[in-house]
Amino acid sequence: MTTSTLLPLTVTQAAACCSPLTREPLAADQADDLARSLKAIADPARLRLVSLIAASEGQEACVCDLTDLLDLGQPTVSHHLKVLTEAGYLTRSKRGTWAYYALVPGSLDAVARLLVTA
Amino acid sequence: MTTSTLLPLTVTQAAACCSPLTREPLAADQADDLARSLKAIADPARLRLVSLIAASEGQEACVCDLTDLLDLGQPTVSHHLKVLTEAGYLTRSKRGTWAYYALVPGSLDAVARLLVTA
DNA sequence: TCCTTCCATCGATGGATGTCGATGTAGCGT
DNA sequence: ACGCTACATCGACATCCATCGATGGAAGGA
Repeated sequence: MTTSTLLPLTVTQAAACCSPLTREPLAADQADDLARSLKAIADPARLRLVSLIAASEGQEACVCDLTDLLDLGQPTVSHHLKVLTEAGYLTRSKRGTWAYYALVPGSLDAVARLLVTA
Repeated sequence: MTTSTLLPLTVTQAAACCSPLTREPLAADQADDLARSLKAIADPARLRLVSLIAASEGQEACVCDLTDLLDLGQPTVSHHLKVLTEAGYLTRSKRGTWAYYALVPGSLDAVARLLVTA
């Protein structure tokens, strides 16, 4: 699988590339990929979004619920959800008027596994 | 232990506060702390620095070695090391003319534990 | 058809951040 | 005392990014 470098990698793809941080020095391009994945969740609003979705039943929630809970405007919430989706942490499914975002199973574990001291 | 909120928390302190992301919704201040810890390593240069130090014997290295390996100027490397140290990932010990940075044991695991789907 | 609701996109803006050159400082050797 | 090396700090600059208001588009109800 030769994933095009033109498109940003998902978390799961980036995590498949290399062994944990502490095993051996990270190459420059590997560091770029991992940094992109980490930057996507290294934000208070996005952490709360992931947390809220993960704690919801079925591990999914619609935007209207999330906008009420976070103290942020609707465009801002929409922006954060897009970032998380493009990074591979969430998936979007539109049903009727509502857009439901769900957690990608294993995506958080994938990035966590790279940080842990193996 | 009432850690002053005036000073940024170390990774280990921030990790002691709360259960994994997916257990229950994250509070606003908890999200801020975790985001700060994640932002500190969510950078290609800093990831490589941590990786290089972790892979060194004794899990420590002096700045001169690191400056040669990364394609960055010495002030920039020094800046990144400061960020990592203030976040609680590294410790600094000066021996003679050289400054040695060492990995704080368990710091990476602490932040990884918060992301994993418990 | 019109209106309302839900959500995405756009453009602007203020603030954070990575990088560098220049400078300061501490330690060591001569 | 002088000079050299290793490292930190400072100031400046360019870029990135989080947030917002305004707007657009899609779906459903009256």
